[in-house]
This record gives sequence, C-alpha cells and structure tokens, in this order.
Amino acid sequence: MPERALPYRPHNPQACVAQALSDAHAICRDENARLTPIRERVLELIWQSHKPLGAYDILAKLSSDGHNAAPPTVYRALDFLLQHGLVHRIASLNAFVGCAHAGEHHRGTFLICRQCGTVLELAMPELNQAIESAARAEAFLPDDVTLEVAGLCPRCQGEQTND
Amino acid sequence: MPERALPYRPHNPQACVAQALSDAHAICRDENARLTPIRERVLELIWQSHKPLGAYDILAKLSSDGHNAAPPTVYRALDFLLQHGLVHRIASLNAFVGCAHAGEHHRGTFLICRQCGTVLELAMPELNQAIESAARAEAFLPDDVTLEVAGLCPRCQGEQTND
DNA sequence: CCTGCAAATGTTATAATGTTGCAAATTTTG
DNA sequence: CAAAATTTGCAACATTATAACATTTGCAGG
Repeated sequence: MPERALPYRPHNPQACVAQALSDAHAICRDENARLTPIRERVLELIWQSHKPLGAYDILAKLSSDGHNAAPPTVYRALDFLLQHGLVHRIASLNAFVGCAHAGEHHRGTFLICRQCGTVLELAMPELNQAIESAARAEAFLPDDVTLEVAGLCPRCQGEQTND
Repeated sequence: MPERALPYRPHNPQACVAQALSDAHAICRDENARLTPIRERVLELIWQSHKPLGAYDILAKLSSDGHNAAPPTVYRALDFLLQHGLVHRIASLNAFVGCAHAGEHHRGTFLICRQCGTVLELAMPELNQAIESAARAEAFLPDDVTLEVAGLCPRCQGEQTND
C-alpha cells in the first residue's frame, strides 16, 4: 500500500489534496465517469477542509468562488462522488469527508474527534467481516455498514474541554 | 437474560409495548427521573410503531391524540428518553427506536431493513470491544459508537424489490 | 398553606439539511 | 450536424432540528 498522508500525522495539506484529485481523475477515467469541474471543485473543497464538511458549507464555499450555486448542485456532485467512492458521508454529522482509500472498494470506519472535528478513516476488513457475519447470523443480508466512533483524537486528549 | 419479544420472531405487540413501558417506569424510578405523561406517550408511540419513527411522525401522532404539540415538545421528550437509555437514535435514518436492552448500559448494533424498515437491535459486546480497541490502537479515545447495518431482513429477502 | 425555586412544557419563530420538477445547456453518439 | 443522454441552473418546497422566551407544574422549606 502506498504511503498516504493521514490526519494524525503531520503532512503537507496541498500535496494531500493534489494526490486525492489526481487519484480521483484516474478512478473516473477507469470507470468512464465524468469528473466535471463542479464535481472536482467539490471534491477539492472537501479535501482542503480536512474536516467533515456539510453540504451547505460546500455551498457557501462555492458561492464565495463566485459560483452561483443552489443546493441541488452540491447534492448532485456529492451523490456522484459518493457513488464513485471518492467521498464518504458521515451519518452522525450529516457531513462529508474525502475517502482515504478511494478505489479500494472498502467499508470505512471513522474516528471522529468531537473536540477538533477531524476524522480519521480506518479500513478494518476483519472488523467489517465480523459485523457482516454477526448480521448474517441473524439471517440478515447486509448491504451497507455505518461505523462511526466519536471521541477524542490524540491531539485533543490533553486539552480536554478548552477548545 | 429474560426472554424478550424481538422483531424477527412473531410476538404480541401489545405485550411488548406494555413490557417496555413497565421497564421504563422501573428504570426512571431507580434513576429518580420523571417519566411524565408526554415522555411516556412518546415512548409508547415509538414502541407501538415497531419501526424507526421520525420526530415529526411522533409529532403527528401526538397531534392526532388531540395534543397540540410543537417540535420542541417532541425533541425534548426524545432527549430525555435518549439520556436514560430508553430509546436509540438511528443516525442513518434520523429516526428513533425503542431500546431493546434498556437499563443494561450497552452500545447497540442495528440491523435496518431497507425494504420493510424494521430494526433489530443486537447487543454485541465483543464486537464493540474490538471496535474500541481498534480506536485506541490509533491513540483515539472512544466515547460513542454508531454501528448500523442496512440490508434485508429475513422476511424481505424472498420478496426483494416488490414492496 | 404558601412561597419560591427548579424542572417541564407551551409557543413562536427560525435555522439547518435535503428533495422535486422542470428548463436550459452541454456532451456524447450516430 | 442532429438526436439522445447527461449535466447543470433554478425556483420552490419538504424535512429535520434548535433558539429564545413565556408559562405552568411539582416540590422542598419556612
């Protein structure tokens, strides 16, 4: 697996965004999907923030770009990005983050810091296996797993409630 | 553990609701919490539906009771019920279900049928342990886990797309 | 009893999130 | 190029959730 900058390690944000965009282009080329300027811009905004971004946050950023966008524009771009595994939706936050494992066909586990808001995505295949097995043990046919852990990231554990 | 009626087994819905309400009364007595008429009614409505109920569904049912309620009434009752572990919020649905393990201080795993909407709550301590360990392995201090599995329940697997 | 405080509820308004439907523009394809 | 399909613009609307403040209720101490 290629070394990839991750939130909990110091990294170069610009390189990180550039990498994500370049990966996205490659993935869309493979899948014959059109990464249009709006879609690319939304993906870029999400990666730049490095925190979960709400649809209306994205909308605001597009507007300050000078782009006169309405909600459906954003939601459609997000739908596209979700469908192609380029972003994830964080259900417990109604927000979106860049997918750290785009193209790997995985289920993500998200560690969400309730202090600083950063999200770390883990790929934990064994854990997801276990979850799906448990579901099947109840004769349930699993389709999609939402696994989100809220808590404190390493950086915020010292500071506690003084953000 | 006492035998408890569960969604995937045929059971008497009335008995199920009655049991839940009686448990809730006992728990609130223990915790010195006031299960007021509104709160009890909201809990009852949630159990009666046996499917996740949105806040505004609850609001509508209260209204058809003749109770002239506004959103805050419902959300406050839900907050109370959540705080005392009497209901769970399903993040991926923005909806609420009765807690099948009230008083047991647990984290729930939810199997959500995307066909019929029923939800089965599983208590899977080992799995939650594993999740929390994985988080701690990243130096993350877990606080709350959201684990929701969408898919098809046993009853709906035959029928597939003809609901 | 009643008084005063805290908890709970009522009420109005508004914020935040997400969708529908249709028209216009753009891209792809034959 | 022309037809078809996809994407975007746009306006209205639907759903979910909260803020702020007034009123009522339950209850402990005088």
